[in-house]
Amino acid sequence: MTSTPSPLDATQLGAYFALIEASSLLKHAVEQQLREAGDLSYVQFQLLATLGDSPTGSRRMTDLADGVVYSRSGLTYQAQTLEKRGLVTRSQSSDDERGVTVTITDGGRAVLAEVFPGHVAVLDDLLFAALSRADIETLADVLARARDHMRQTPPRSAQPRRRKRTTAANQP
Amino acid sequence: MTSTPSPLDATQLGAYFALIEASSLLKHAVEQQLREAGDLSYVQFQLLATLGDSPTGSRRMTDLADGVVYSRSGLTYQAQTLEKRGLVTRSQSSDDERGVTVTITDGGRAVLAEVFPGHVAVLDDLLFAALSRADIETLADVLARARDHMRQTPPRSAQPRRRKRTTAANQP
DNA sequence: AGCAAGTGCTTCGGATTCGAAGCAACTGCG
DNA sequence: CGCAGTTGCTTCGAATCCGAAGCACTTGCT
Repeated sequence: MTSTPSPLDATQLGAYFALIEASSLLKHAVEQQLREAGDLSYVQFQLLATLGDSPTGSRRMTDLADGVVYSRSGLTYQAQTLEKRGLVTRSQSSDDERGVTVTITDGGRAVLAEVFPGHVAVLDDLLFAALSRADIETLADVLARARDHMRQTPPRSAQPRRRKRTTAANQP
Repeated sequence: MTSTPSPLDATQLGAYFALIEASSLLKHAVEQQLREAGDLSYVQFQLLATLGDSPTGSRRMTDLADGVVYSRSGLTYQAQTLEKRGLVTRSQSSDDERGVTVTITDGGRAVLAEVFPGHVAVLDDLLFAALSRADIETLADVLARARDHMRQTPPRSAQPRRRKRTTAANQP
């Protein structure tokens, strides 16, 4: 199992740590703002934002979960919570009897709008303030590439059940 | 409070989303590896790694918490857990009677060593595979800058108690 | 058509998380 | 010196999170 993976050099380590650290710091700061401005957790905000972004204002549960990188059961919990608050509705998908479609309500959009300016302000102050235009462009480009690559790996929802094919890391 | 914060442009939004998404995906992948390889959660790994990185192998609780961007109470919990497993020890700081110094044990170092190769492998496969040398260097540079800027804001441990001074953004 | 495997979501139980409150030691200022 | 305010950590209670197991519908294969 210990197949001598090339040890990371200093730059790689730096990139990795900086990525984790920066995202953690940002997430926490944003989380506080969201809590105060609209009593939303970060995930809840992500869910509403994802839905709001959709042309129809709705998505299937699994797609939502994969989109925000969340467990299915966790999403069920959050969907219930948001539904109780009247920010989303849940309904059976028309084509698939099992599927549940989550839709953002006007109330949900209102909260989103309520919270958004402050959200942007935090981003400006914390993330973008220290970066040049070019930095931001590069960041967007590089991270998008990394993300796309990671998305190729089967998402959250596919792993657990069955492991019919080869299991893990491997190349003959 | 709605001070018309400049709306983000597409690039900024892209950078932000990519950052959050990429870090989430990476974190989850790493988490699975850590769980399998050494039954460690991500935070636990971060804590051990931080301690292992220290010349003395030890740190004070608050510094640890701020280092990994964690709540104090959460750290207390994790420190207990790690102590039970014999991966760290806790002792009173010599200079400050209240302070607690956490130190990594040989067992802790062993687990770290056990887990590290696989950890690196995941990083290679998921994060670095899609990026060029130059990409990685840029990423390290830009994110380090962002992180350092965010670190200027008082850390986790300073916020909660008292708000004796002005509340938010400000410089006299 | 009919059954076995697969997929979508929820429920369940337990682990982890956080902020607020509490306790103890430290500090500074009268 | 002595006490009010701070600071370091833990305890407490409640919220959130996840994976495993369960249930219901769908699909593929014969």
